[in-house]
Amino acid sequence: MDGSVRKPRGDTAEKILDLGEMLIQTRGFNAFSYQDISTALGIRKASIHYHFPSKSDLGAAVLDRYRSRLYAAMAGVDPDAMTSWNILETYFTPYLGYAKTPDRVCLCGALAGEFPALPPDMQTHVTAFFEEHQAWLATILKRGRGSGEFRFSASPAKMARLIFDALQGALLVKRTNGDIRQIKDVIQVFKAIVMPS
Amino acid sequence: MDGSVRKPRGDTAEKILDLGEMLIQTRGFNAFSYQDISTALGIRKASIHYHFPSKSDLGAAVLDRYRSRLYAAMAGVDPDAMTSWNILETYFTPYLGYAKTPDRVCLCGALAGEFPALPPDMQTHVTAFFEEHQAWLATILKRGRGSGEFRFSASPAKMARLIFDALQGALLVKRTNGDIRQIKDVIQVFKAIVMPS
DNA sequence: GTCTATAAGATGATAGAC
DNA sequence: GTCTATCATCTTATAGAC
Repeated sequence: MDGSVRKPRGDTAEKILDLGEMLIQTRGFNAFSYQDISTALGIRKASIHYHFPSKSDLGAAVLDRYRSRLYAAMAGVDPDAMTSWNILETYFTPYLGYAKTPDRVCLCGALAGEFPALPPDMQTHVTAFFEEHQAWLATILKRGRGSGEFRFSASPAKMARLIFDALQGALLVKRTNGDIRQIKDVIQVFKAIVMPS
Repeated sequence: MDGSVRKPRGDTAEKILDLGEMLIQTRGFNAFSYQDISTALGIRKASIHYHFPSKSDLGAAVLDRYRSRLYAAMAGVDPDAMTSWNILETYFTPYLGYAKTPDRVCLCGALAGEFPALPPDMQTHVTAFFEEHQAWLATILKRGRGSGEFRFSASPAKMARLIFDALQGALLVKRTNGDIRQIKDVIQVFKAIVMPS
């Protein structure tokens, strides 16, 4: 995304990142501790500090990896090999995957709830994540309308805001009621709006 | 809402609730402490514990008051004196109010980000809040369609999910980028969808 | 109803041995 | 790279004087 080469990480660091990501997604950044990771992985807190000196370092590293992974997925789609709606469906897949778990939401959606309490590095990541995802969605929507596949009168940027905000909100609300329709309905209705039959 | 009579509270308790509400909305539940309130109000931590023995009590009381206040606003609208769209606009007003502040979001939207880490009492409040607001929105949408003011093909419940999720998501995203269009665009696009000219 | 004082535990973090 | 040991600080919470 930013062109930087990402350093390979050892097994332990990777496991810490995996768990940190899950803990933020399920409980939030301020509600988990190094002790939680220590217990779950069977290593001492000092070992975690060796890999990630401060909690803010860990949080930023989790965000960096998360963004890279999703960005690679977005950049990997070949627009000419799929319909625009299929591209959107591919984009929705991870959200639906989280919705199938009892309590995982988008990493940045969870962090947005405590945004002003986050370390500056992490705030930057969250802001950039939202920006790049909405911009990408706008390009797909624009392309789909240009090809005649989609029909809507608002600007692609505004439609992108609507569906992105709705996806983020849907995951959060879904977690509080366990009803997967919270997100499925949103996708279904959005489809009917941009692809009227 | 639940028919219970709410006890009047003294000045100090009310100030604690006011500040607690603001702190949750701006920083989240796990990121503020009794010390924060103590400092801001110029009282000792023990005094806060006198009014709200545990932090979970305080959180539940904040939620109870917040829900009652918004519920009263919803119950206070006279459907026969306003257009359905004007009723929705009235409903959107507090969201737009928060969006005009630098870092306030919906109380329950903030809490949703750390939902599994919340005390059970608070979880119940958040779940009920989302449920009752979506149900209320559905009735307004149904009424508007029945009267011919609105036009949409999905069920009112699904349309309610879309706009509610989008509002919650919009507030959270808006806080990360400071751009009020994040929520204004959502409302504008939604209006164009349900009220095609 | 507010205070002082204090407790018991968790937190993020560091030093230094192995 | 992981450990033991330790730190200073913050956290929620309580007892008891005023």
